[in-house]
Amino acid sequence: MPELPEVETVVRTLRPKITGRRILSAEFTGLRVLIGDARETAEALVGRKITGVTRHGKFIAIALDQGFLVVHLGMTGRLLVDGELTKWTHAVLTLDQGSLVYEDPRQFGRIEYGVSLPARVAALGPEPLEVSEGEFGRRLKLRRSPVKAVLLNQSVVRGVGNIYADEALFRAGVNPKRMAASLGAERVGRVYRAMQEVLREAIEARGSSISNYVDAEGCQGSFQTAHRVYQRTGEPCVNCGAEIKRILVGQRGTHYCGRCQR
DNA sequence: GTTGTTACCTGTACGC
DNA sequence: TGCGTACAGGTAACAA
Repeated sequence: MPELPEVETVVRTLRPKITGRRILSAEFTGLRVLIGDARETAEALVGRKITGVTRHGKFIAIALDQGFLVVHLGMTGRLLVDGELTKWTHAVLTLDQGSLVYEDPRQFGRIEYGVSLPARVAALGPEPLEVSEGEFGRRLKLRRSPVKAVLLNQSVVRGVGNIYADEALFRAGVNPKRMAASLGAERVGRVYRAMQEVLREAIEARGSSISNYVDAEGCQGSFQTAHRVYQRTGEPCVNCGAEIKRILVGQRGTHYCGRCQR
């Protein structure tokens, strides 16, 4: 499931391969994934030149000489350069050199073309690797929800998903059920540093390959071997040996150590 | 405005 | 082997 490190890896592998390429044709078959009319979108894309690829939280923005093609990978989306066509291929862009293929079995992903970035991308919170500790703390102070749910809220910070929220809170030693607004400055600082640390390490490892995640070249990440709590229910805590628990916080599976995380 | 709940969707794991 | 069921989760829409 692609979160910030996985999307960053896709963008980094995609950027040198498609920047400068021109779109010769565009075909959309997965009408659930595409926001907008398939024929109109294809007509708008044909002839456009790709000028850059950037990441906004978990959104990928493919900048064109006119407008943007914005892609969200959802749970199982894959954006592949010269990817093979499968039963779950929803979009194919034929470029003047190679192709760009979008496939997504669960169809939770979204593709949208517009002359500017869509409002929901503009409404996202700051990047967790760029926000200051003070600003991060101020944003947490405004929220009367469990800190785990707040980290997942993309309008607070953009890009943190279930894996990295659990891993960051474990490293910070903070219980995921704690109310965000009730955290003191010391705990906020620990969450802030742990969030940045785990995201940086995961980017370095090219993300976590859970489910079917691969980057734009079809390569898997390796950070899943470094997970300390995520999907380790019942296993011993790497710090204290207590059993890792799984609970629901905000309807999301949440993994934590009840002894280390207070 | 904020918070909580639900639907969307299919592959996988599990029990019988 | 085959079937039914539970589960995974990011976002948007909706209700409170």
